[in-house]
Amino acid sequence: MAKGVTLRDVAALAGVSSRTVSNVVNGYAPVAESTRARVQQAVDELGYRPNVLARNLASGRSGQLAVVVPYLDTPYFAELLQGIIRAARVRGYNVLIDQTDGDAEHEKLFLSRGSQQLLFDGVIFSPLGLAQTDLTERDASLPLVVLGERVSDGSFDHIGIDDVSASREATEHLLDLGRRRVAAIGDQPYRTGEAAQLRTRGYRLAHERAGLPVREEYVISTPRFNRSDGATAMAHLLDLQEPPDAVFCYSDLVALGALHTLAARGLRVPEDVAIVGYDDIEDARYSNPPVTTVSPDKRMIAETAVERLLKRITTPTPVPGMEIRAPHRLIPRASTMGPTLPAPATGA
Amino acid sequence: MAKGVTLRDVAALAGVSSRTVSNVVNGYAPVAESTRARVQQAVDELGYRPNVLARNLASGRSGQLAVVVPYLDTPYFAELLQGIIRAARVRGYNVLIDQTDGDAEHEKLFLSRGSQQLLFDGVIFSPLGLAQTDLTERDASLPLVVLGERVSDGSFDHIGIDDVSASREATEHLLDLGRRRVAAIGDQPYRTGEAAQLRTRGYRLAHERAGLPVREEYVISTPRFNRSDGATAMAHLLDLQEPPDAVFCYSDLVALGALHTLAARGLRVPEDVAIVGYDDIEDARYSNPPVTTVSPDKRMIAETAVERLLKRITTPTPVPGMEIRAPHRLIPRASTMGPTLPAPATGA
DNA sequence: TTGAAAGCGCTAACAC
DNA sequence: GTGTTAGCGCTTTCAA
Repeated sequence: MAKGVTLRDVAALAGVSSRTVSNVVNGYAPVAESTRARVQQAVDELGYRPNVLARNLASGRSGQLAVVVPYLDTPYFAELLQGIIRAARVRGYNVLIDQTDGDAEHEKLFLSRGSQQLLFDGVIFSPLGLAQTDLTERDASLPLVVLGERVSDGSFDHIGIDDVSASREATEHLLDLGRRRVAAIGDQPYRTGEAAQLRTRGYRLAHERAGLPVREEYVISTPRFNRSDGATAMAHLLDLQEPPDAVFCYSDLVALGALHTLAARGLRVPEDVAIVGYDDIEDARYSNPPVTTVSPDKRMIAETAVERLLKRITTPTPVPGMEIRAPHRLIPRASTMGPTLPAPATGA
Repeated sequence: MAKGVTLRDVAALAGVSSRTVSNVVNGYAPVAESTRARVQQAVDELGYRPNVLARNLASGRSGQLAVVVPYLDTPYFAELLQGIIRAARVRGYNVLIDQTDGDAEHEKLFLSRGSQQLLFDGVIFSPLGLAQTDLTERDASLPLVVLGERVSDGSFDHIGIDDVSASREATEHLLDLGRRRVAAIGDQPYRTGEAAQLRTRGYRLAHERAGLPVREEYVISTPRFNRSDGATAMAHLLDLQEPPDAVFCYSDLVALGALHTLAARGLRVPEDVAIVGYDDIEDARYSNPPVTTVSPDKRMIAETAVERLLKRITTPTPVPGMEIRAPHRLIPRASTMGPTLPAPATGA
């Protein structure tokens, strides 16, 4: 069926012009009911399928969205991506995946190169290495939605949760439980404006509000937000003269790594050290113990990102960039509350 | 720059025909060195970028591979995908992702629909719901590589590890440690020829070889290979009159779920119950305790899948379908060996 | 409401 | 080696 059936073939069979067939297929212009029926029958009879490539070339649209993430095997991104793919498919778009490995050059290249190639109509971008300026210097005609901890310059939309508040709440949770030696794992002092710094700010803010000092030796920097980063950092913290009795981890992966080290050292969670994570990935619901975490509304983020991007794509005039705050909430689990809790909460 | 710079523009500036420019850009036919230089200069000067869409339409190729997986947020697939994307990019291909949610209808649709649309040149497919027959009934002109537990009918390549042997080895590992009440979680009796059944076969084989009987009450079926499936199944096993002292789980996620239940019940791993998983996902390296697991060579699988698919795409004549066995190995960790082991092995 | 026809930008068969 | 040119299959402007 249908290897080489073209619009023209259908037109010939239906006795109309290809223009009319095109209209019927796309449901564009009004077509007389009788004509439509005749065309539709020809389409069915021949098993006609529009050639997407040709359509793209003629229309200048590709029907594809690109999603650029640093790492695909990071559960947080995988979960987000899943939502994005669903949302895009519902609206007739395919999703092209690009993985930058956090490399700034690659990220930059992508933003400048892709658009001219018409390979995708817009990009949902979750930058890691890229500095704020690079985003502004991109090809402005490329519809863009940015995820994570950026601030829009007005030429694109930005969706993220309120990192500072979320981090403050996470830290307060620990302080409220009576912990007084609360450490933080995941700071990245050399990346301005990024998640890490916002989270550190929230961590400090919680201490300020509680009238407690921050011990600088408790703020640990890590290259990434990995399990191994968490494991290493935790080991470092435990080797301090006065180890912490609680740790706020900047990702659930970091928390899982920390848990790993604690278990290896024979320490109990939360009795000896309480742990809070960030992202609410599934792993952290089933870990031992399950991890108290900051849960961003991933579904909302995915849906909104696609929705906003399509709006940009389909609106001919420039759309003003929006700052969108997705909701978040703290989910208390055994890593801070102890095993008194029942089965792990399902999260978002 | 370069919004509307076309081949023709370049040709005009360089004083050659578009044919020659095309040749230079694509490095096809031999071009005189002097001409090439002149053309290259014009390309640079104008900032010319080929329009991929037009190229695709003219050449009939899209330069895209589709990867179809059941679930993106399953770490195993995410890790595999990462390798596939890398391998594809190196060869100049983009990767389009499709997620079927294990729905057979959707999987089928994809195999029949996609190719005619020319949206992708070939598919790497990891089926779940699809029966063997559906694969054979597909559009035969679509280059296809299948991952997982299928058997090729000769019209596509199939890459997978030897599930039966791997499962046998995993079970033997448990038996060798002296465990005599070894259960299995993940059987799926109603899906013929799939992973689950092969793994059950390996599990039984190990018992046979050891001259031990299989207790049917120890073979637990689960709908998927999830954490929650593992958690539930483990709870069921523990409620038996005579609970097992070891469990072979058909995925690491299942193992993590089982671990979760064991921890909740206050049982020790491996003292009370030893656990073996399957897939070697990163989660299972950092869990508490780290999980002994069957590690498929994911990198090899990803590389080979892309390589074979491209061979199919670029070879005009039909390529005979190959059965490719990827290597695997059992990685012993604390969930069977106890905490005597050092830091978790890095795996593949 | 529908038809005719001009591209979209590139590739590749055919000729020189 | 290089130029000419006819498409790839669709969308869309312009007329009718």
